[in-house]
Amino acid sequence: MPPAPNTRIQQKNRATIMDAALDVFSASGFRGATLDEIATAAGLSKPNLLYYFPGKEAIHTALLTSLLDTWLDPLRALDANGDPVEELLGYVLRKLQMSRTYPRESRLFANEIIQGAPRMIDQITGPLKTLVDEKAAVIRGWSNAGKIATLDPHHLIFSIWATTQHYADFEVQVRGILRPVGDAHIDDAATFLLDFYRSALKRP
Amino acid sequence: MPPAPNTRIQQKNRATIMDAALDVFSASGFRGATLDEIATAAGLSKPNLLYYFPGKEAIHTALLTSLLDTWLDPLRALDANGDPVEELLGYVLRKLQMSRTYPRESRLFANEIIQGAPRMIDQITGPLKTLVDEKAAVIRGWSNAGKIATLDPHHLIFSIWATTQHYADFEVQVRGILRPVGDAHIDDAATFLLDFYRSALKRP
DNA sequence: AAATAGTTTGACCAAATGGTCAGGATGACG
DNA sequence: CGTCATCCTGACCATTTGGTCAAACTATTT
Repeated sequence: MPPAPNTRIQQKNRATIMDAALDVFSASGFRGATLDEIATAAGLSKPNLLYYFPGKEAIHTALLTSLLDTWLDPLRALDANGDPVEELLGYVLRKLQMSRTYPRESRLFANEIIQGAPRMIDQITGPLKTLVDEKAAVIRGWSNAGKIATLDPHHLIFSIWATTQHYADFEVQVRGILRPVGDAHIDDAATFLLDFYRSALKRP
Repeated sequence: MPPAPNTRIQQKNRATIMDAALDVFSASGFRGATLDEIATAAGLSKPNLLYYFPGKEAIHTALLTSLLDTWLDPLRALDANGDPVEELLGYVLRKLQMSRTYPRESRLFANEIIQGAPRMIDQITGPLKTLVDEKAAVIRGWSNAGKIATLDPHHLIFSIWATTQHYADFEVQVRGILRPVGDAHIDDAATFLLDFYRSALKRP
């Protein structure tokens, strides 16, 4: 029953709701989030919230689908015709930049996947797998051409996801241990990861 | 109100409850888990569950505290007097082994930390930070002695956590992309990570 | 076999939660 | 300005959930 029209009010409120929902879902997971919390965060009443979205599930789904594309852009940008090492290091940097700029989005996906990805499994086994397999083939080509070290491209991609998203998903742990001021530690992470991947990619 | 005695029935039922709770909490997070679910998984009635633990919070806390030590054992085992590269590669392998053997434990902690570690922040800023700082000093010593490459030891430890726990925490994603049979892909991960860390640690 | 200590349960409760609905308020527009 | 579509709300509802309690049941001890 979502209203058909797309007025200015609709656009504004939908955007407000999505942002509030991102806050709440990323902090508490799907089941842990409540409509009241989201409504309050959005500055709306609960019935008004449900005027714009048919239900909790719909808000969550809308968030996931609208953010997935953005989330995968850095991997899509990996250019088969670029310099292999620069392309991969660029990917690492872009992913790390995403963790810094969009930690809520990172945690939204992390929550969903840790809990079995009940609402995203099709995206994973479908478009995501296709994209990853495609880029893995590119990386394997670089390996075979002797342009980078020989290593399993899928696990390389996993390691890039893991090491970069760690700074968003496990932020409280990182902060608890490093006790950094502001964002400075992410620059250290960039330095570390670039050195790290550069020497791991160098062919022996 | 937990009963004082420690009969055989108590020991058995407490253990059963902890195991069931690990299942449920690791799959749904704290707020997503319900006492009914845990009770059913443990084969007990809800009031009976609450005969053994004073409440939901208490079960969760008992789990976290009883598992944290085990979880940190691999890092504690890092020996300042061993061969630096072998020690670090051994640590990677032990952590990866933990992800394979105890994925539920990994997800339990991951859920807790992603959602801001409300029940574990003291452990993180206290004992965990102390242990990490101590081992980071060991690694820095190895760097300074020219035995391994020069790199930030804290971020190295983070990268080991991230890359190894990824296979437990994001298991559905890994499986959705690799479509592996059984556990075989973890062996590939081991090969990849060992090569990877070996070449990253080699001093230039 | 009683008496006692320990274990289990059905029935129940208050609060929280996802969602509904009729009607009122507000904007857009001829 | 009047009318119609859009937007918003208070009151309400059914279900779920964490938790309680008195009573019943079962081991263990004497």
